[in-house]
Amino acid sequence: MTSELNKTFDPAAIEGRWYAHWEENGLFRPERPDAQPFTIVNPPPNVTGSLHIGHALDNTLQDIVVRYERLKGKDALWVVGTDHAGIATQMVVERNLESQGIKRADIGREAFLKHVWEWKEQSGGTITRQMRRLGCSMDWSREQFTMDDHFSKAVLKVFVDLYNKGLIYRDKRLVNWDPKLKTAISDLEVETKDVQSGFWHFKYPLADGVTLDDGRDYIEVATTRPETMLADMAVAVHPDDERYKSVVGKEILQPITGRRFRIVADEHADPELGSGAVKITPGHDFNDFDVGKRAGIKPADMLNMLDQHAAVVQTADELVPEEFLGLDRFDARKLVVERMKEAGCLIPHVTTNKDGEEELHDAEPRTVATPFGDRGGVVIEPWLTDQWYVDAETLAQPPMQAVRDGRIEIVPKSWEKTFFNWMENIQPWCVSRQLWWGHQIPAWYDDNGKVYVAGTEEEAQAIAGEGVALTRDSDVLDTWFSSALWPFGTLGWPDDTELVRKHYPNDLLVSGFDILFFWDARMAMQGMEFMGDVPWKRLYLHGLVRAADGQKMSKSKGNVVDPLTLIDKYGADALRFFMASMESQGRDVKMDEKRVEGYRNFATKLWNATRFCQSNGIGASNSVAAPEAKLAANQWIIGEVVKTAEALDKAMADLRFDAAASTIYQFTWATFCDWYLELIKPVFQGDPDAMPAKETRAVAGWALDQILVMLHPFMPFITEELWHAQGDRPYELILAKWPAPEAQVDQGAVDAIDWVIQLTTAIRAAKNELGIAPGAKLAAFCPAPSDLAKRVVDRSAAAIERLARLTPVEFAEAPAGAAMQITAGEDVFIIPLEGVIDIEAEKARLTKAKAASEKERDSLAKRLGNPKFVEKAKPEAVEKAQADHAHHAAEADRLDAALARLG
RNA sequence: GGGCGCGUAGCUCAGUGGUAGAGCACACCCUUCACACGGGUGGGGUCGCAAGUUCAAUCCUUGCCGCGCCCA
Repeated sequence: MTSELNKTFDPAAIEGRWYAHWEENGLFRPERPDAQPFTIVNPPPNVTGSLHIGHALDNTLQDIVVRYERLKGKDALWVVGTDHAGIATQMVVERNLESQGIKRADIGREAFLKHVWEWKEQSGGTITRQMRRLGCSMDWSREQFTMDDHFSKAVLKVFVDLYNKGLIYRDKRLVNWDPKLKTAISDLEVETKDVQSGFWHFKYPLADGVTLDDGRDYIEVATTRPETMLADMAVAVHPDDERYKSVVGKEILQPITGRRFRIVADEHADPELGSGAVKITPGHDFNDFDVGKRAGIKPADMLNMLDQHAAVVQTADELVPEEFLGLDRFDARKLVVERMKEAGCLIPHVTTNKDGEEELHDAEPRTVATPFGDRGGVVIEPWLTDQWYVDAETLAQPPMQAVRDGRIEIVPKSWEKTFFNWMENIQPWCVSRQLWWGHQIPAWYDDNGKVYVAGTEEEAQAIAGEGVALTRDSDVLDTWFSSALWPFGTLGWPDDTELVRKHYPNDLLVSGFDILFFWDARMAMQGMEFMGDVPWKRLYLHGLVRAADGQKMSKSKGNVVDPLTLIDKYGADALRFFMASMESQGRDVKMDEKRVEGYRNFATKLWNATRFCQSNGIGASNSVAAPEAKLAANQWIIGEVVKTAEALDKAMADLRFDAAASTIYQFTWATFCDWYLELIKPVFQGDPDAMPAKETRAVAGWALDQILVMLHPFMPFITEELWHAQGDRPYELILAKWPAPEAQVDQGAVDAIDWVIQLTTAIRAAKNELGIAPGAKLAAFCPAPSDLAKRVVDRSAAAIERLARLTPVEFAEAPAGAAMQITAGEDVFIIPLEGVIDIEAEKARLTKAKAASEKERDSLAKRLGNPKFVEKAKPEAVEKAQADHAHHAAEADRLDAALARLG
């Protein structure tokens, strides 16, 4: 029994209903204990986040794959959850509290964390609710959170184990310090941007009456960061720089601080740049840190002049003048320049204005590549602190090997180079964060600062010995440190669970290329280290979704497109289909709302095709295999289903989402709706209980079901709705069976229907060009029919009559008189149009067609006349050229004859 | 500076060593009993530029021009 459908398709009316049905009945992960597993873990969105268009793309692609594999009978598991987003979440909660006049520092760590958890309970589910609107079929029953107890257990174990293996260590190095958020961040969280700033040139006086060879008593140094001179510890010159050779090892007397320090030879100094001499501040610059170390300065002895807010503090040698203390770094810069100028040590930048006069400036204008924190948005300060580091270089080796030998396949392959380039040059990963929200580092210190790392305080105490007072490290771990464990931590590791055994390695990871280093690479490192195997067999990287004009979407530009608005307007199915259609490997997706609208129209088309079926008694099929068919149109559509399913499987195997979407789109609209439904319409004019109608109902119902199944991964809502509207079903569409037609393409049927299509198209085109009403019924004469023509006209007369709008075709000479001529295959049809036809128009039409055929014929003749072509080209190419040539030559002759008939 | 990618119809994009396709847009026709969120027909491209390889290049190679991203 079919249930009647409304005349118009309203996505909003069905989406919520079906989603709830699937979720409540556990259909996203049915019990399939014996089935082959298929596993994807979802990139956990930030718990503070809301769904943006990038999530829509990422999750749509994953859902398409998961639904496809589920339909293929696999035990498909799609793991979902959120990450705790240390910095972002702490910022949100802190802001909320501040609006109530509460300061984090005042209430203390424990109370603050209580607030965070409360916030998470109330507001942390926004994005997961929104993912449901997209139709994503994740296993919500096992929703994960990186701060869950079992996940935290995994995080701590990984930390302790890495420490015990020597792969995590504490070190005093320069870190990227965010003075706004007051925490260290990793290299990847720093965005370098060009800023208009200056290049200041200073005189650094030589101490002890030393002079350069040219007699000067100072060395010129230039800097983009004058304030750091309060912590200068050297001046470097290139070892081969003749200008300075005589002063290497001599000392500078710094004008502001009065500090004495050496001139060192170091290849870091570029003789071509500025004066060739550079000031060295090892405690506040990454390059200078290395120069300092090479010059024999230990990190512990490097001078620090900034506090955690990036305000000036006294250095260890107490040489920073009082007036600088407490100044913000940028104010300190101004004052340093001023004092140097007063001391006569600023070398002005000289320009000439338009009147030819010289003008003096403090600094030379310059574009400076400046580091900014990606979260806090302020300039990052290289700062000397003790932090925890992961030996990323060691962990990076096995993943690189896995990619090299194909255990991990990166799709598209072009990303491999980028992956290797980063992995080969990987730096120690700073994983400690000076935050409260996150996994607190399992390290304890005794009064002497000795560290004990263990899973619990008791274990740490046991290592330290009784009676030793221990204090826990107050820092937490980088959020990415925990999300790197996502492919196995979510499955229950470190416990030896059935899920871990069955679903690790995962089959596929889908992520944006922007988190290749942040997340993907780190998952690979931790997965190889702790599981001894790759986290996933394939890594699919997609691009960004851009605004219609190609710009990156951003809140500040105001060009953000909200996926939920698009869903409200066009339906989730249309948005999903858009995402799939646009996802060709290696290219960003440009937003095009017209196209989303087009796919909404596609959904409506399918809806109405189903209504048509229902009105003719075409309902649910009861077999996965194709029904028996004797009629050409039915044999043909079965063959088309076979071809479509094959093409779709191929596209899915290659992760070509665009090709997959296009395949099912073309089949549904062009093949099924435009031709098949039109071809079978005449059948329903006849006896509904006779064989033709019965067979056609069976085949049409089956073919429509195949569409619903094949389209379901892309458009889950409308297909599920129509699946049930078509009749009672033994199972939901989400758990249906992927097409297995158990039928072959029937070449005879293909030839026959192709012939009908050619005939129909030719007649329509001719009528259109001659200005004959499309509905006019015409007589057609075919004096010398081919065997194919005889067979098709015999079997499919009604379809031809209806589609081509011909009164029955007669295999006879046409009566004399004005007529138009068209061809189908090799068959010529004469269509008398006495009194109706404009002879000149028909002549013009035939002349144009003849010219086209002759052009093709001559071009092919020329190629075939080239002995080198016949000799060297592949035999197939020669054969094809010969056949095409014969066809066009014959066509030109036929048209010539037709023109002769018209006189 | 290094790496990657892109430049194909007005727009957004596929594509193949044998002279090009889709969707939208456009033009004309059709209120034919599933659908005007529809049906039919059609116009429109020197496949960025130049050289090379080849019987044959939009597709391969090199150079150039333009655009974008990542890393330093």
